[in-house]
Amino acid sequence: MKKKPAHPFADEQAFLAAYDASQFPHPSVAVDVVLLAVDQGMRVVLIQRPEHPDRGKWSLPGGFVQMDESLEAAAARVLDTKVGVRGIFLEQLYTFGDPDRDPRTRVISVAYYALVPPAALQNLEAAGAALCRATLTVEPKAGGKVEARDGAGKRLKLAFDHAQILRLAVERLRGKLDYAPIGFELLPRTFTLRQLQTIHETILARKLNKDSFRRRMLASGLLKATGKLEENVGHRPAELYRFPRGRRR
Amino acid sequence: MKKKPAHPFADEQAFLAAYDASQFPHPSVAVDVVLLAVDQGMRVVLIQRPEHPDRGKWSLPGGFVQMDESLEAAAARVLDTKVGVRGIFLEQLYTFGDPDRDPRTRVISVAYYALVPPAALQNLEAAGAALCRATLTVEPKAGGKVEARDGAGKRLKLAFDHAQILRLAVERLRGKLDYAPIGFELLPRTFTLRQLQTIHETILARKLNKDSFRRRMLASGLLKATGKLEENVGHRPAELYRFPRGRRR
DNA sequence: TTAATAGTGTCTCTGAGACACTATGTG
DNA sequence: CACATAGTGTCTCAGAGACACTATTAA
Repeated sequence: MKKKPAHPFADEQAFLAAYDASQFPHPSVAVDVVLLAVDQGMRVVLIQRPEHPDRGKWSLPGGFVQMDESLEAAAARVLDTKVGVRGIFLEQLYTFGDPDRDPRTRVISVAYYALVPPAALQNLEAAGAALCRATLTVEPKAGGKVEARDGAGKRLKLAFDHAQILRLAVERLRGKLDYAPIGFELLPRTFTLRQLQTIHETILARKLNKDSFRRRMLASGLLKATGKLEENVGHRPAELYRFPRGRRR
Repeated sequence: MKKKPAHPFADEQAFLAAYDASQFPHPSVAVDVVLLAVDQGMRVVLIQRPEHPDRGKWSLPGGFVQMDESLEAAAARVLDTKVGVRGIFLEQLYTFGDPDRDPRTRVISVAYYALVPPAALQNLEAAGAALCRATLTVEPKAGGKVEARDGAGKRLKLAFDHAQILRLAVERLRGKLDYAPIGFELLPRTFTLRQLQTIHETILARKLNKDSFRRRMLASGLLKATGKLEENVGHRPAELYRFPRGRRR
């Protein structure tokens, strides 16, 4: 433990001088958004980089933060203009700021993650070749391998530190699943308990106990039974539930 | 749900042009550090602002991120130069970026929180009048009231959005306590189970069950008994434990 | 000896997993 | 009808709270 310096505010002048925004070089500040959906597997939206560096590799939708918009507004704008989705669940993930994470200049990136029901990404691949709804696999243990594959199963190379961002997004989601009503953001307005359980199992990359899952969800008080049943399923239909709190959609 | 725009990369040119770091105005990027210790209560280090705006109010130790240092390095540098502590537990908290959180210019602040044993802040008040080891109270429920008081119990006014940062730091700490070995960062090298429990109770602002706490901690496998006992305590002395994993101090 | 806290043993309660059984759609 | 999954009832097991009891130090 270092002793306290004799003059703790020796650098106060330098500190205050720096408030003149034009006087010192400033880093660029960007947002990158991990846009996730879950159907058969975990899906993430990626964009193929058209230019160097990392040309041809795949990156998260991102953009620079404008001077008059909040970080969350920047992330929402990126989702709207680059992917065409809006009004969805969006939450800050982590801020990445290694000095050389981008080879061109200092770029500090505030990463967000966003959740959508699978239907929201339906016509993505039809619309732009450079947009891709990739399948994401992250090993269950922390720090595990991250892989993104296209529809044909071909592994996609990720630009910059975006593999790290993807891993952190999945780990955060896994952690939140236990105590936050996250699964609902990934489902249509009404859904069965089986659908909800499949979402949880896909995110956690492991099977869950059916009885326990049902009890826990019903006891949470977050689900409201609609009285309606699913149809055309080839077996006894399950009851449809909905999430009564205000959805953003 | 908005339809995907016909030309999703209409703004790609603007996006790429912005990579010229000097071409557009950039925000300032700062770090602010919530430096916490726990003894009788929860303590936080604050600095009285010598200049407008918010002159006389109390703020977190902070500073601007230099172009060649990582965010965590900036936070560690601030702790070293402004408070005189180094080599302690430090973790990113959240990034605050409202356009008008600082009235002078656009400042995006990456907040960190740091944990120290109380002894590390011992000669703080003697050293500088503008440095203060304040007592922090945050209501147990999320979004509750945040208060910082000086040694005399006088309430301190907090600058900018620093009350919000303090609240988030305490809430994060409360959340992590359940599953991360956080308490050890706040204790000396050897400690009793009673001391550890008091730390947890202070952070959570509620009493914990003694038996259950002992069982849980011993079962976690994170504590190693030293075989030594505390001394001069006026009652049966408790065994001293240590945390065998590598400490940063 | 007394005060005060450390530490142990055991009972109960609650929630998760396991499993058996019944219910009810489609083909 | 068979098949497949929905949904219920109940047993067991593990962890948390509660509480009684013993242990050990300083004053």
